[in-house]
This record gives sequence, C-alpha cells and structure tokens, in this order.
Amino acid sequence: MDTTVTSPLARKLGCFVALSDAELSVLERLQVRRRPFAAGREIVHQGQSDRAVYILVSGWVCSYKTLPDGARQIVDFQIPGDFLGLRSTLLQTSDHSIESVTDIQVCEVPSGDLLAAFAGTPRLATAVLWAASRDEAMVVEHLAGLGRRAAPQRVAHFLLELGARLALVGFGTKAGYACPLTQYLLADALGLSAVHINRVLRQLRELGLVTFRDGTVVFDDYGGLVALADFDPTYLDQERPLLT
Amino acid sequence: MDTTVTSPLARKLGCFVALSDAELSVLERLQVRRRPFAAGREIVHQGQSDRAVYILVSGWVCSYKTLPDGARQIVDFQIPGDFLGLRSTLLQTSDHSIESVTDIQVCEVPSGDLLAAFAGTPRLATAVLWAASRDEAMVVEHLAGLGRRAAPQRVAHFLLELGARLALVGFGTKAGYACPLTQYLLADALGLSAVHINRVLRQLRELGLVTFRDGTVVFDDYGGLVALADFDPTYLDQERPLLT
DNA sequence: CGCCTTCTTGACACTCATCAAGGCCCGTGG
DNA sequence: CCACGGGCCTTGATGAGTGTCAAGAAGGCG
Repeated sequence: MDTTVTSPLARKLGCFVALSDAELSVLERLQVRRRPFAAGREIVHQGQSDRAVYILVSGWVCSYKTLPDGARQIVDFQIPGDFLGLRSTLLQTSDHSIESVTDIQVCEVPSGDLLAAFAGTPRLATAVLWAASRDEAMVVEHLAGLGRRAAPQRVAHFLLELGARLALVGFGTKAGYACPLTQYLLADALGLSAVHINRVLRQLRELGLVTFRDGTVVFDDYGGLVALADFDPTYLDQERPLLT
Repeated sequence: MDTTVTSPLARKLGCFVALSDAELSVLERLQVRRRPFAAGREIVHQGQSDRAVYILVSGWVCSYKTLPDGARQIVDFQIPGDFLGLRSTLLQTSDHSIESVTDIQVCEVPSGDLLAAFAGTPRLATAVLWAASRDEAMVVEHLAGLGRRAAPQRVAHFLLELGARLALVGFGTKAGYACPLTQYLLADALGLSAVHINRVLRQLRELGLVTFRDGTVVFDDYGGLVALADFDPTYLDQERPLLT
C-alpha cells in the first residue's frame, strides 16, 4: 500500500468526507515540502502572524498561551494530521504560541497554495473546514472541562478525547495508545499542578480504569472511564462520512 | 446625528477598519430586519445548525455549553454589536447554545446576504473577520483564565475585559458601565460558585477596586484593578484602525 | 560517574464548594 | 392594602479538593 495515500491528514479528512483519488492526490501534493523540528522548539510565537499553514506529519505539538505572570496554559495538543496555525491564517489570529513536544515533521503550505487547492476541489475545502470546526469544538469542550469538571473527570475526559482523536488517524484504539506527554504538560493543559496530576493518575490506575505510564496510555476499563468522565464524543464524531 | 450610522456594530468595526460611507450603508442595510426576544429565551440550541447569523442590536446574550451532568459553562457573553452564531455559520459548528440574558433586539442576516455583502465590500469582510478573530482570542483568554487564574484575578479580569468591549461600542468608560448580569451568571462563566463570586466581589469592593452592584459596575480604582488582574488588553486592542 | 529530567509520595495550608439561613426587592393575587 | 412567593444577594460554618513545599527514587545521557 502506498504510504502517501495513508497520510494522517488524508485519513482524518476521509472520516469527514469521502474523498476521490483526485482529491486525495491534491491533498498529498500539498504535503511534499517536509521539514523537521526538534522537540521543544517554538514553531510560532505569540503575536507573530504567519502567511503559511503547517500540516503536522509526525510527532506531537502543543499550542499554548503565556500569561503576563509567566503561567502557561496549553490550549490544545496537535497530533499527526492536524493543522498548525490554520485559524491564524484564516482569521489573522496569532494569539498563542506553538511548540513541538517531540521531534516532529511538518509540511509548510503557503496560504495561497491552500486557497488554490480549495478553489479547485471544494469538497476538500469542506473537509478542512470540518476539521477546523472540530478543533473549535474541542477548545470549547476544554473550556467547559476547566470550568466545570473536577480533576479526575478532567483527566479522564482528556485521555479519552485524545484516544478518539488518535484512533481517527490510526495511532490508537479503545485499548490505548502511545503518548509522549509528560505529567507537567498534562498539568499545563488541564489547569492543575503536576503533583496533583500525578495523584489523580495514580487514583485512576488503582481504580482499574486507565494506566498512564512510560509514554503509554492503556485503557484498562474503557467503559468505566467513559462513565466516570461523562464522555460524550458527539462533538468529535461526524459518525460516518457526511458527504459521500 | 443619524442613529443608524452609529449602530454598535458599525462603531465596533470602525475601530478595526476605517469604513467609508458606502461600506457603512451596506452594513446598516444588513440590519434592517429586526426581531425582539424576551429575556431568558433560547436563541440557538446546542447541536442545531442554522443558516443565518444574528447581529445583536440591543441587550445582552450568553453562549454556553451544557455538560452531560447538567452543569453549565458559559463560553462568552455577547453585547450590542456582536454577532451570534457567526463561527457556527462559517464553520458549521453548533456546539453550544445561545440564550438571551435581557430583553434583546437582533437582526437576522441570512448567510447568503452576508456573503454577498462581503463579496461587494472586501474591507467590510476584513473588518468582520477581525471581529471574529477577536472573539476567538477572547475564548482562548477565557480558557487561560479558568486554567491559571485565581478567583479574584479571574473576576477582575472579566470585569475589565467586559469594560473594554463595552467602551468600544459606546456603552462604557474607564469609570464603569451598566451590567445586567447576575452573580449566578458570573459564576457559570468563571467556573466558580455563586456564593464564592459574591465573596470575591465583596473583597474587591472592600479593597476599593471595583463595585459590582445594582446592575452597575463602577471602577473605583481602574489602575489598581488592572494591576491585580494582570490585565493586558493587547488581545482586544487593534490600537487605531489597521486599514485606513 | 554525576547531573538532569521526570515521576512519586507525604505533610500541610489554603482556596473554594457546599449547606444552611436569612434579608431585600418586587410582582402577584387576595 | 397587605400577604405571599420567588428571584437574587449576603453571610456563616464546615470540609473536600488542590496547591505548595520538600524530599527522594528511577531512569537517561553526557
């Protein structure tokens, strides 16, 4: 099987909109210019406005905002197949920084190329908008979690959401997934201290629900975790392809 | 002075992009079809997808998300001059509900009309995108506040942000503004209990910083409040018009 | 080998939620 | 006119949930 056709992005968009071979090849052609970054490098800086979009091909990335007092709030993590700076380009926003969590590979796509691709293949544009819409929904869900969920539910929900996202691009199942995040990163994303994240993870492990350890997440009791977190994946699922 | 030319929306967009008379009149023509809603009515329901945008002309509105367990997280409040459901229409998102806080007047603008207006007056489109971008940035800032700010800072920051937004549409100054929100609404927006909101407000009042009472916010010490909240309005300001 | 990052655990303090009770204001109906 | 009820605000008492501080353990890497 040709690996370019199973790029994470194509795989993800294929879940939103059934794409033809022609559309897939347009999509793959956007992803030719690859570029690596080492772990911990800043890809976009808060306030900077960029005229290009990145597609994350491999590795993990986080987008975050630094408060004046130095505290950091991670807005979201990006995994293979996600866009970096898509909203920024569409809406000229540039209000948060983006940093690689692991070594990564990205494709830089000039805004013009992306818009041209959209013009030629509207179904592709639809698919990308859907993906952007889902990202949007995740931020809102994240907001609700910070505001209204207690720590264990918040952690559980986060791990489940990540699992669902990874499953979409072929990097995870209901059994678990590889996860390069440190507990410090979890803390910055979930608005908790690293120490408390550690305690909550232990608690979830001892309840036999999920094990987060050695860069791996294992769902010991998927159903139980869903019940604990009140996880409703509606905001992620588009069920089966919406356009066929 | 003609009141239609000083619609809150025109006033706000004028701060982003200097608009010509022709552009202003296109903008005002979008706002002819007015429609009232009583306080506490649901304008858009979570999950519903609408083919129209609303422009809020008068009154206040909140958009919120209801969690499976019944808890409510308010994502943002909208004030006169704000769009309701703009992102939903552009990106087909529909993941939160919208409810009137006071009696309101809105203008319903069919998506098609809006897009047509954009096509004819690209500077208007730019201005609206800027407004949408600012809303986006506010959600992220809100997220950071929930995750990383303690209650007093969170409340202070919220009141300051609202003041800055209201000033932009002529409903407030650095001295204060009329605010129809209840402490329960503040609680749902800031991820705190209503009881605790009450205590924090008392504390801020006793510190001589801000008075929230009888539907009015009075900044007793604007500078002090800014210092307490670490309020950096960069994400709201576009300083002076960016396009002239 | 020693340092550094990450994880782990305990002790303690403090923020904030919860429960409970009462007050104020205003609209409604007797 | 007054009594009642319902929002909304206010305040106290109490305890659970989290943050902070501190110390150590388990690896990876120069």
